[in-house]
Amino acid sequence: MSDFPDDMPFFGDPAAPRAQAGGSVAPGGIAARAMKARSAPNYLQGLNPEQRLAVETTEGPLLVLAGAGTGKTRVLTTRIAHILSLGLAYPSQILAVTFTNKAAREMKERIGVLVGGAVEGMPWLGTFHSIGVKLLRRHAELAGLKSDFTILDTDDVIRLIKQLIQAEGLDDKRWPARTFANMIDGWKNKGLGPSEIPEGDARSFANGKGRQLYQAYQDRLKTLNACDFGDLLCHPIRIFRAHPDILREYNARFKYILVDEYQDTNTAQYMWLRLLAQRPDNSRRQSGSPISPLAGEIGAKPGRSTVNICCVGDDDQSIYGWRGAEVDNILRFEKDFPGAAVVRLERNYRSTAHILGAASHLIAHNEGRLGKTLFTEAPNPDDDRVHVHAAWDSEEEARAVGEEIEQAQRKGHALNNMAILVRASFQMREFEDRFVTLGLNYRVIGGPRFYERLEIRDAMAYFRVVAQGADDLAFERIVNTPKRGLGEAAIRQVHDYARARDIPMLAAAADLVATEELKPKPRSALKEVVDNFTRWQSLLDSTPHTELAEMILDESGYTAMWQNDRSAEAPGRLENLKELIRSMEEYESLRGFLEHVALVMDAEQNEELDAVNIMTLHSAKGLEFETVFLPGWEEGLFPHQRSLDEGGRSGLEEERRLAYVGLTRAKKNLHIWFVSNRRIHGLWQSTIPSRFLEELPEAHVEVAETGNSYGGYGGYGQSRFDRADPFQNSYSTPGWQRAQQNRSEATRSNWGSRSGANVERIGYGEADSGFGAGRGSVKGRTIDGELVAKSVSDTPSAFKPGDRVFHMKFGNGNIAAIDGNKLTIDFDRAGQKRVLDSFVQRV
DNA sequence: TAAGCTCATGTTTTT
DNA sequence: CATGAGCTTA
Repeated sequence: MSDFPDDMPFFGDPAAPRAQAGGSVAPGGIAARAMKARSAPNYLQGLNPEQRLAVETTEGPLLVLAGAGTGKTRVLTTRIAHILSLGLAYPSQILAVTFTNKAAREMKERIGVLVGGAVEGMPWLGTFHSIGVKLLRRHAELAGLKSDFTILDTDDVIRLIKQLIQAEGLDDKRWPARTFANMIDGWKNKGLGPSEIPEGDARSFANGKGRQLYQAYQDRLKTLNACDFGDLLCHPIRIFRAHPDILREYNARFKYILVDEYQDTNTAQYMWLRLLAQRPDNSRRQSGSPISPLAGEIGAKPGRSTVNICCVGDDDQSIYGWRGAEVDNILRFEKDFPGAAVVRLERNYRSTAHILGAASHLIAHNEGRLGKTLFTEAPNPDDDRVHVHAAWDSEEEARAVGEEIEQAQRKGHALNNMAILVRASFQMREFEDRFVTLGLNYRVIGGPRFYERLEIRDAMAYFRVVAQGADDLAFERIVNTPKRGLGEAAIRQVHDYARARDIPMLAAAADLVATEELKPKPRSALKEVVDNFTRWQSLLDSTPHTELAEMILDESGYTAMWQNDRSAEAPGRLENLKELIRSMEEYESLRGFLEHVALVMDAEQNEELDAVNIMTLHSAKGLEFETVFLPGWEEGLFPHQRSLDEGGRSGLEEERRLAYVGLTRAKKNLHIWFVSNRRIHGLWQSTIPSRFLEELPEAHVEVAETGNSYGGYGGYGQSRFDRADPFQNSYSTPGWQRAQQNRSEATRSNWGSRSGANVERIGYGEADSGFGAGRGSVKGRTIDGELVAKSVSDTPSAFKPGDRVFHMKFGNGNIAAIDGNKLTIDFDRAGQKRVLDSFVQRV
């Protein structure tokens, strides 16, 4: 098609990229053997046979099941290099999709190493969303947008929906915008438009107004010349369906399609891929049919022209089901693409045999897997087993992990090679606190983002209005920031005028300031705003964008606003604004920069610094570290209660996959921790070791002896597993048995319903005795010689107001009030606190 | 208009 | 507990 300026030849005869004959290369077939016989180019050297098969099977559909650490990225990048060097396609004829920018960036770099500058000619290598934007900008008018449309982030979306909910006269507290934003997101993940959502869904929000609101939202987006993340996929899908001629152009263009992390694709992404993977012979089957998902949009029948699509993934690492990913997509691949070749990569180059053994045994507890078993070719008898540690509470956990890190550091291990992977981000804090105390460098990955800061968002809002005058959300954000005396009333007037005429607010403001509608003061203030934007917009194409950006921030008074601010954060904010301008230099234009920010929300981390990495298990996917710490393996936290409540069995399986991801991040050393007490929402609760611990195979695990800290599991004997029955590993230490017993008790009493009423709590005695047996607990039950208090909220409290009590953390105090099993106590030193009755005793 | 107060809320997270 | 949102008060 003529509007592709990017067709650049690579190797071989530029005029005629050769397409190999259709049909896949049967493993062991003549073609495959012939390929092997040929002397292998450099880039193929060092691939193992499976990898090489995956690289060289260029024709036809191919599913690569790549276990953790089996060289997935290498296969993907080498495959692209291979296609290019054989001249099977131009760089611009390869569609390569990833989920994250990080993955896209890495792939690009690694292809660059293999093929050099040719990678620059690959405009279709990127995330689903970035490729979606590219498609949509080309065909924006077919979706009712202009090609300079704005991409809204979650925050904008919520504000917009809130306005709509209020406009409907609904109570935005009863019907939170955030909830509806999530619903819309869910629908868009499934590729459903307002008219296609299930009736039940439509009814479940705002007294049956769900569908109407969704439609109103889409209409509003059109007026704003904007779209949300979901639209980046859904609009192209609609365009392809409604305009087969356009789709055919892309079908013809993309000679090779590669998809990374296929197990994470949602339904919309799946439909998108299927459309793009259509080939001439079967494109007839698709028409402008409504979204009746998944129904034979493709299907390369044997004997017809097949599609060269290669999906790489690992069903065992599917951890994004909660945001719409369909593991089923990968499980169904061979049905979707008949005649597909499947290559399994099971040879692991990352972890020790113990780590692999533990991970494999754990994941084997899941049903419905495609089934892979990782193995290593280099088992080493000296390797450490997976260590399981117990701690009294999360504070001790953080302290002990800190000690181990320092110890490793003394042995010469770099902090960069260590990571702490948590289930939930609140766990990070305790580690951060501890590391600050120790003076240990750490880095939080996936924390609060640069572009989400207030001052950055404000500045971006200015830029957005300049770049795209219809962006009302941005306009509203900064029209009175800094304060210009444009209060609610004035803004309301502009808003209503704009809505009534279906024009952008900036245009409405321009109209209004020419009339006598507004009071003199707001009128002149608004006039200045309008004039400013008009001027900045006129400079957009003639002024270097960084210069323009600085001009905007100065002339608007935004910079001055922070300069005059005497608060502690102000200097930091100014610094961030400077950083923002600096980072703009790397982009060609203001628009390019805005797009980058919309799609790549994160700023780069400082990798120079040697620091321990702290992140969630989710963000650890794809990474590897020499030493990995996995704290918080307790029921309710991991597996997370909410996954269990909402996802049932499949929720549990997803949690298990998450555990599997965690285990397989480690190359050499792996330490798992659980604590017996954790503070949740301010209350100390006793916890039970995660069921996943029991699912680890004894042969690869060692329960660490920890006699080092106060109140801990000091009296532990040598760690042992129950040899009698390897499948029902019961650890034979007292603490373990107690844990087991607690667990079965708890299960019987419906553990962890959200009420928190039947959470088991362990009572304890004086501060220095820690877990001392039987000392002064409230209502007790003896297990293994230790006293376990069970307190349930419907049991009347044994205390009365005015009682003098002792609490291990807060010391002595008097009871002020009682609420079920929760006591409000005025502590002598710590002030008033609410604690559970099982944590205090009378003095 | 901005600070101060009460109240509700509480996974994971990309784009 | 700790944060954020919304509301009240000076």
